[in-house]
Amino acid sequence: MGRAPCCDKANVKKGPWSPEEDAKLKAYIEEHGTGGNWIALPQKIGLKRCGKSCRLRWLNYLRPNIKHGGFSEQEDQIICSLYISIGSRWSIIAAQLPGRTDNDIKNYWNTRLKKKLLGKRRDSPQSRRLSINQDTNEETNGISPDASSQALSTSALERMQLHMQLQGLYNPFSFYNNPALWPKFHPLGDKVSPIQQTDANTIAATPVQQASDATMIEPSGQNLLPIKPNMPNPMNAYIHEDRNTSTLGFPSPSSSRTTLSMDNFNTNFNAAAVGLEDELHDLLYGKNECFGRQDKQQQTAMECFKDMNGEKESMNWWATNGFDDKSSAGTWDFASNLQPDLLQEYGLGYDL
DNA sequence: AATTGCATCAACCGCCCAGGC
DNA sequence: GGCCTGGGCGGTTGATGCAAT
Repeated sequence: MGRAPCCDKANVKKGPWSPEEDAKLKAYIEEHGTGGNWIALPQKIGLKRCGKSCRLRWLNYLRPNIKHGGFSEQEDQIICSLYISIGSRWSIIAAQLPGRTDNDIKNYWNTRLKKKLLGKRRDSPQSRRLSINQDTNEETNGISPDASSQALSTSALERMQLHMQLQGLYNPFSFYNNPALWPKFHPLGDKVSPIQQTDANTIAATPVQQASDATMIEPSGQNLLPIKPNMPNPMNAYIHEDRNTSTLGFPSPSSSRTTLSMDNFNTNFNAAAVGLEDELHDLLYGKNECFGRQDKQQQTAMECFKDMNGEKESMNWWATNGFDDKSSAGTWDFASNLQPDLLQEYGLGYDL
């Protein structure tokens, strides 16, 4: 048979933790550890709390070296980079930010960072046509928000918006700025078939991609930063999906298994990281701040990503997040780990 | 001063997965 | 192989505080 029930839900206390409860829990764990069993822990120390609640309290609040609030500029960028690439995998994102908890990052993203990024373009007519305004339920590209939300998850939509912002910020030919391209890519237009049936390795450059190779002309006459043709996606090899269905609700492609060598991944990742980080910084803090802070910014970004690619830390990271290569002889199974919605996003403008 | 609306964040809920039985 | 549980995770809720009216 299985194990004993988790806890007696009728007799557990809910709501905010008192200082006494905190002290009990902290003292016990600091002395004895969790004992590998959160469920039994509250009974041992006389707390009328669910084991899961104890675990959450410890991890999010009582654990040593926890930082609250005051997110730095570079933390913002790391969060954004990772969110765009892997979505709301808060535990993975938190693993890259020492002292931060997944709950903290999740709250920070939902309450501030998301608005900071998505709000940038909301006022423009073009963005209004394409953006999904979840607060007001306003029409989106002539299609009801209800229908849109059925086709794409919130997370995928947000990430798509962010992608389009990054891609289209300085690019009048991009998908984002080119209504002629919208129906083809609209989630309701052709939401699955090209992706489901296409090998991850054979997705060709889209018209958007080709257009983005052209020299950029800024219609508004603003100063231009040089667009980065074929802006690589630093995370295209970073994507890991270990669930059977994507956020779109479609099964992940399981045929056509493609492998990606770690050497190639590291090279692509490092090269692309700088580009994406710069673009993100432009979005978050404005173009002007680019000048004079670029060296530091790039260094920061590279340090972050270097950690992932480096030695000891990176191996922990890879192992923790499913990239352990024990079973794949130093390669990462690209196709079997890739989400269709991510494929769709990256198929819009980036090389795969 | 009272009311309303908004922002923040700690905590809970429900689901999934790995592993014990 | 199937059932059950603990651990972990992401999404959501509700309490609280602050700002605007």
